Amino acid sequence: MTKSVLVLDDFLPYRLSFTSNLVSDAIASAYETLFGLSIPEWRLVAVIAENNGITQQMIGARTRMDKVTVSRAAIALTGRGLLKRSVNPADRRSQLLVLSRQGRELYGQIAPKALALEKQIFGALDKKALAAFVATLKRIEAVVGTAHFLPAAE
Amino acid sequence: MTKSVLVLDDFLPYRLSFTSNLVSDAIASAYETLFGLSIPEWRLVAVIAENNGITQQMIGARTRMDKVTVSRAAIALTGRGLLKRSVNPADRRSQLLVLSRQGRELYGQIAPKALALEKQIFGALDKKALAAFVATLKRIEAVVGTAHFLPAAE
DNA sequence: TGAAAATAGTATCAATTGTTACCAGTATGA
DNA sequence: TCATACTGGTAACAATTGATACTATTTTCA
Repeated sequence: MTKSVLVLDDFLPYRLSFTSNLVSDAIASAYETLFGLSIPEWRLVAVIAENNGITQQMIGARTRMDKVTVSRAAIALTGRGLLKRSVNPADRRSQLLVLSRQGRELYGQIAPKALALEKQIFGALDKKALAAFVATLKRIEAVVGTAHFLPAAE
Repeated sequence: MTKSVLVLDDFLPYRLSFTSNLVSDAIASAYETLFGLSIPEWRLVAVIAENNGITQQMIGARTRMDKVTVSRAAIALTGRGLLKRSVNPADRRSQLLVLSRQGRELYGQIAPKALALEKQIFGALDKKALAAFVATLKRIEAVVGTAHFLPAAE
């Protein structure tokens, strides 16, 4: 029987968040200095590059970003001429997002840098460990995504 | 040769942050509803329970929380009577933090809940996968902690 | 149809978080 | 020992983030 003592360093949610923040901070500051993009902004660029003509709503669903966050990022990117928005003829409340030529160019610069950064951070791990790691992340997502964690009042 | 295309869903820093946020949100809302504690506050409680008489500065170093965050959490906990602070005789700028009786009682309630929550989330994974997962997290920390990621201007 | 409910997106406001400036105390070393 | 530089902690401020309210449009169904 294992001792039921809580040690913060061994507490998995803490470990996970600690590591994740470490990585996010490193990446965020790299993007900020290299391209002047915040993380939400760079995520929009990436998602739109993959899915031309996507709507903000869909981006929010896909990335779990708040719709306000998405809206602000979209406005900022449009203001910088990286993004073009046109009314969605199928639903005039929403708009279709497309990268402008400049946006595509920027993306062309970002993508390899992002991959290089990823390699710098994760490249040291061997393929099997990495695959297992990703699989575990997905399993966690599945559990957390479906369950809820508030024990009925007691 | 692998195709060098960036797919957001396959981009590890993104996956990691996505999953971590999912878990953090679930945990944060559980603590908030059960005990009225924010994540920083609950971390302080945990760290102080483990290290009686620790200083804020040390907590910051250990958890990578900003010293202002630590300060606020400490003030809030003290205000709620969960924490006692006494001047550090060895260095009168700093204070030694100790849980009050109520604080220890609360911790006594929190700790098992936290472990239960952890089990709910990670219990589905088998031990080996879990150990590998933690090992990978630590390797990532080591890499990110030491390297810096801003390619010299180019 | 057309009135009521729902949705995409934005603006406004509130809360959280980080930055900077500061104060009290400590260490250094001329 | 006293001037200078440094550190722990907090206060005041700025920026970021999230919650709420609102507008324009679409969907539903009586």
